[in-house]
Amino acid sequence: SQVLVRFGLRKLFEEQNEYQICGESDNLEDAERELESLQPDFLVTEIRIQGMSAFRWIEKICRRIPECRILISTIHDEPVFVDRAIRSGAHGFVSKTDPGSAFLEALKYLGQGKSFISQSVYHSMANAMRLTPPNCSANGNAIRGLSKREFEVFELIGTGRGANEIATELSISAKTVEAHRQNIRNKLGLRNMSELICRAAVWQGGA
Amino acid sequence: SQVLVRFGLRKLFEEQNEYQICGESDNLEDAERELESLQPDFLVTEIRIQGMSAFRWIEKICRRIPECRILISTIHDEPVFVDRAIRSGAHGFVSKTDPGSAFLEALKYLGQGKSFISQSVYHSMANAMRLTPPNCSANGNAIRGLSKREFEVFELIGTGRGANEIATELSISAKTVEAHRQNIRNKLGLRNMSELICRAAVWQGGA
DNA sequence: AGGACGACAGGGGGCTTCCCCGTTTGGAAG
DNA sequence: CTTCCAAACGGGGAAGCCCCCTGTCGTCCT
Repeated sequence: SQVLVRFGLRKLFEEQNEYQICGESDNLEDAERELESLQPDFLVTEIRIQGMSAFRWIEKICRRIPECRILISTIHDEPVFVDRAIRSGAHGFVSKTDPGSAFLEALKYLGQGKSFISQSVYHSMANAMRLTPPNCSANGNAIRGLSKREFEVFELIGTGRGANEIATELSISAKTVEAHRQNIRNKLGLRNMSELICRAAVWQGGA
Repeated sequence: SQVLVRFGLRKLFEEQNEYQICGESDNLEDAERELESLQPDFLVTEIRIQGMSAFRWIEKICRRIPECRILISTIHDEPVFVDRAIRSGAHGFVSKTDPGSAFLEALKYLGQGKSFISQSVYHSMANAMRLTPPNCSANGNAIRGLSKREFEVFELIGTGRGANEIATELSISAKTVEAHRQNIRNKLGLRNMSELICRAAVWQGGA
């Protein structure tokens, strides 16, 4: 999917006469095959991929082709994403809302062995980290701030699972799950389960 | 958002030397202002816009600038979308998963006063219409099949509203909303509210 | 030690879910 | 015109879930 985005990136990079686009694909299998055979210097990829956790995929690629610099492009500016992606081995992070120049700049930095996080991603990270007054319910987007466990619960909520199902999955009491959910709701400033489920579902991009 | 998509489209159209891009914007207000002042022959727009129902927006634009041919681009291949958009006054429909050529072809048709629906959108419509056996719960994506009222409820569910809120909004009994929700769940083959909310939230792309 | 916080879990009131049931309306088929 | 069906509407009731409260235990920090 997102053929146009790829088209845009291709045009963008071709204009530079500095990078060669050696491969392009719209699914995991092809991508991995091409990565293996072409051994590129850079990989530019969407963070939300069909089929498996993008983070685990990044880790895999990092292990297999360590010299490949990975630039993540995403619609999700959520800082947790950045954290996780970087920890998984990604080298740069650019939002899809960024102009093309951000991509070029990112590649420049990555080429020099540096990391790069785009201005707008920085910005939204800063926003999220700017200490929101405790009990501030008007808090916009701060999925960062969720504890590890809370985040796990949050992810499961986004898959359409109910409290009991989540409890089973995590081998804890349903009551605990409820407690986690409430903590999450408080942290995100959500008023009820419906809103929480929506947020969780949208956040993980509709898998 | 989706700056890259716009970049891609711009490049695409510029390459043709046949169309002039007279304006471009990433929000409703600017878009309307530009439309009023520039009176373009074509409008290419995403179907999911911040702030209001895209369908109502299309209707508005059609009334204001009737000679403007409207091409919708979307990630949602759901046939309901196509139906509604066309009925709202859109002239063409292209999926974001289509190659750029589909956009060019679409504009060609629209320029001749014809309508255009891309191959892939046709395809997914056909898939959805291929009569799924009644009571087939393993049914994939058939938001088509929802009645008008059910669809309204479905949309409201996707905004995080609870049954009572929806009831108030539509000025009907909460019981009726519940009934509608259950009918929706049956038609979409969803097991519980959590899944329904997820589906609804994801479907409308996270507004 | 004290404080803060995350992970865990129970209790209980009240609202929601979910499956039953029925009425009314409007359109399509006979 | 009658028959039929589906959509829209709504009620009842048992089971379950939501939501707020409270509490314990362990860890990390100072």
